This record gives sequence, structure tokens and C-alpha cells, in this order.
Amino acid sequence: MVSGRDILSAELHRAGFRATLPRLMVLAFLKNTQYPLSILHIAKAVRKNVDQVTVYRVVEAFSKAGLIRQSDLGEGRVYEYAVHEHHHLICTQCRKVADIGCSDFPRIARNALKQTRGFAEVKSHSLELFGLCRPCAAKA
Amino acid sequence: MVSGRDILSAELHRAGFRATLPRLMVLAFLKNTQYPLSILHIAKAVRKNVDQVTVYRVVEAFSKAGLIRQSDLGEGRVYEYAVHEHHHLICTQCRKVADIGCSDFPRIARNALKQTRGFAEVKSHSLELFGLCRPCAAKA
DNA sequence: TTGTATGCAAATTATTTGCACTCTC
DNA sequence: GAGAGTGCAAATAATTTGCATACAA
Repeated sequence: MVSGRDILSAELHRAGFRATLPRLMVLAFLKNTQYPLSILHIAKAVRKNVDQVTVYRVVEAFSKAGLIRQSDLGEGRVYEYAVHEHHHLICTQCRKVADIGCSDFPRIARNALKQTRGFAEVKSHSLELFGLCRPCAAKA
Repeated sequence: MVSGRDILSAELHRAGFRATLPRLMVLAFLKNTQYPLSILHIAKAVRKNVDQVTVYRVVEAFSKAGLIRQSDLGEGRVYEYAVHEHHHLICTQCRKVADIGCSDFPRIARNALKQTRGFAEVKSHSLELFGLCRPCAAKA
């Protein structure tokens, strides 16, 4: 029988990491959350077992490996599992966030590689749209 | 005769701001730079006339007004003039950045508004693609 | 066993806040 | 003149670094 933890371990090994407890916990948490998370948020979730400094180091390593991606929705750096393919529409006034889907990415990635000779491969992406939510638009 | 400064003043007024020296300088610098900039970078460029704390406040206000947008390419928060319509392809290994163009956005924005009933308007966007540059891909 | 990875403490850097003063409108 | 905007000093929060120990392979 294959446990969830074995699956995570395999994913870490594939990405070139040793399967340590901090890395397993951080990866599991990010995979289970369909939302971008701050370092502090992640650290709180795993603090019984993992030091916050380690979270910084793990997240940095995951990000370089392309396992997760970072962005900034307006409240500081946040991270999410790179395979979650959804995007965000953010109110520039009140910072409210809505998830949106978008199916144009295979084409966009192909076009991007055509435009620049220096890159070999597109692994993931991050898209944020900025605008006004209805309440803030009404106030303006 | 209309000077560049008058144009900037008008743009600030349109966005609901008083045309003060710090705001004129920060806006001019961001408009002249086809690249996302950190607070520190902006502050250095205007430091003869503007305090770094003021740069924080100006940038925060511009961002809320939709004049500029913020993102995180992996080295901390950066800001760029919202009307610069280009995007980035970033190497997750060495952080090299290439600019790319993309013409799909009117459609993407329309689709996004269709998907969520809570938003009234899309003003700008930020798109980052993550992948590997050729040298890093070769090493892997 | 053998390095890689972690935790803890401490240093550094980034960001926010309070308040008196200044300048735009 | 009135109120928004700024600079400076100081507080707080975020991130990085060094090093001794622990653990995966």
C-alpha cells in the first residue's frame, strides 16, 4: 500500500530533495491549500514540528526547483503549489481576491519561447489581474 | 508649450493626487523604466529630493490607485508603471529575466469578469512565466 | 559514514508609525 | 487657510546568516 507520505517523498526525490520532515510538511500543506500563502502562514501551520527559519529555507529551495511559485498580491510575498492552475483578480482598493480560470496558457507559453532565444522551457506561470470590485467601484 | 512635468501633473490629478515633487519624481522614474523596480532602487534614484519613507507611501498610494502594479519576481517586491504592457519569463534557477509580449489580454480580462460576479472592472495585469534558461537547463 | 538539512541565537534589512512641519490647491 | 503630504526619528516586522547538532541516504 502506498501512503500519501510516500507519494510526497517520491515527488521530493524527483525534484532532487531528501525527504525530510520539514519538507514533507511544507509540501503537503501547500498542496492541500488552493490559495497563495505567506511564510508566516505556512510557519504557523507547521510550527509544532518545523522552525520558521527552516520554512524560509525550504520555500526558497522549492521555489528554485519550480515546485512552488511565488508572487505578490499586494500583502507581501506569497507562495503556492505550482501545479494549481488558477489565477487571481485583485481589487487594487481593498485587496479582495477572486479566483479565475484561464485556458490560454499552452499557447502563451509557446509564444513566449518563440520570442526569446535564451530560454529552454516554461514550467509554470503566475497571472494576476488588477481591477476594482463592485463595492469599491461604486464608491469611486 | 506643454512640458513633460505638466503631463505628469495631469496624470496625477486624474488619479486623484496632488502634484507634489515626490510623486512627480517617482512617477517619472517608473514611467521611464521599462522594468520592475524595488523600493530601494526607486529611493536611490530620487534620494536627493525624496525620503525613502515617502517612497513607501507614494508607491503604496499609486498601487492602490492602479497607476502602478507590484509583483515579486523572486527577489522581493517590485513595482512598475501599469501601462507598460510587457511580461516576464523568469529562470527559477538563476533568476534571469526575459521580457515577452502577449496580445491575449483583452480576451482574458473579458473572460475573467464573466467568471466572477463580484468585480466591476479590470484595469491592469501582471503575468510571469517561470521556467529554465538554456544554460541552467543544460546544467540540470 | 558522510554530507545535507535543521534548529537556535543573533544580525541585518525591510516596512510601518507618530508627530511636527510644509506645501498644494 | 485648510488639509493633504512630507521628513525625520524610532518602533516593529521580515529575512538572512553562523554554527553546532541531527538525520536521510
